[in-house]
Amino acid sequence: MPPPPAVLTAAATRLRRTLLEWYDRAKRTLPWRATPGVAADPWAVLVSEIMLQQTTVATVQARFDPFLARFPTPAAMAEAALDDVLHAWQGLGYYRRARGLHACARTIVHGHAGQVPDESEALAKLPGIGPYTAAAVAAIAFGQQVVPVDGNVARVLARLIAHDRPLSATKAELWPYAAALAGGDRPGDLAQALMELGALVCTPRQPACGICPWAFACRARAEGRATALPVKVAKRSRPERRAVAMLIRDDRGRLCLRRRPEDGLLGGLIELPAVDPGELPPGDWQALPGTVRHVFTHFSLETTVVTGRPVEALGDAFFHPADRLHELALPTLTRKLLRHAGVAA
DNA sequence: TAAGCGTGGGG
DNA sequence: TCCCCAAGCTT
Repeated sequence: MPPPPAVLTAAATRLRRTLLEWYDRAKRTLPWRATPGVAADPWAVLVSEIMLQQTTVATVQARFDPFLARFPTPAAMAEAALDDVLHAWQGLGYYRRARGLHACARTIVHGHAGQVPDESEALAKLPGIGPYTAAAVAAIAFGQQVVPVDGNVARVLARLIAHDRPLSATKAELWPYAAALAGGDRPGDLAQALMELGALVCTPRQPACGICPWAFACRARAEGRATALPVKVAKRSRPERRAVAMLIRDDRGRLCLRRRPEDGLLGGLIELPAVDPGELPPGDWQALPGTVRHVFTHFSLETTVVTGRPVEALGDAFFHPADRLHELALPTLTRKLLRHAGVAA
């Protein structure tokens, strides 16, 4: 059994101080971080936190400023069509986040007078905002005394207390330990410092314990188990799937496309019509050489592209000018397929 | 509870 | 090339 949070409570002041000293020295400059001395923009913080869900800092760094410029306030996003938000979200993945953010903006405008709620409980009621994001926004944007637990923080805490069960099933148990660290006059920096520590020092594979500000208190370090913790759980296998995508042009050279269902994989995005192998509708088809591989979270897909035309028009498809693909929200897989077929996208 | 949900970068 | 994984949420 791990020690009770009381152990952390006793050391909380020193842990906070050493962590914040390290953070002030080592932190990265990131576009969503508020300038010291300037109040954070809650909407910007909210957008950054949604964008960062399961997405690397490097990816978000390149996308954050243009996205926020397009939707600078909740009102700006609330007035926009969902398609515009999906379009701006292209390539970021987990597209349900874009839907949730759009719904968030409308709820904020219509139910909160355009102001992002300042408490964790209210934030957590918004679509797409769970325990982590609610706590992160409350702390970073509003200075509330809450400590969000993301993957980084969970790993840091797991090592700190030598928590030796898989985080996938026990992450919730770490929240009281995080809460035991709360306090001081920089709650937002404390939250970001914990995550930064996990990202830069207390890393998954080769933790840099030699430069860690918490090495003095780390139980895993003391026990020589820093690299072995947290306990990893066996990964699910990733099945292999195949598909055939159809590149169809009409007499005016427009491309045949279709919109995916609102729910599920790549929900609401635009793609080339595709079928399972052997399910091509009657028509005059020519297979392009080679295949396109794309890896999703829970399966890998190998796609063959055929060009030609079906005998009967595809029911759920539409035609769109090939030189105006930039208007559409296309997932990365579709861009790969178009490029493979020599279509600029 | 566990599965579904994208993508790109690093070791 | 392959595997890991990244500031999670929803159902």
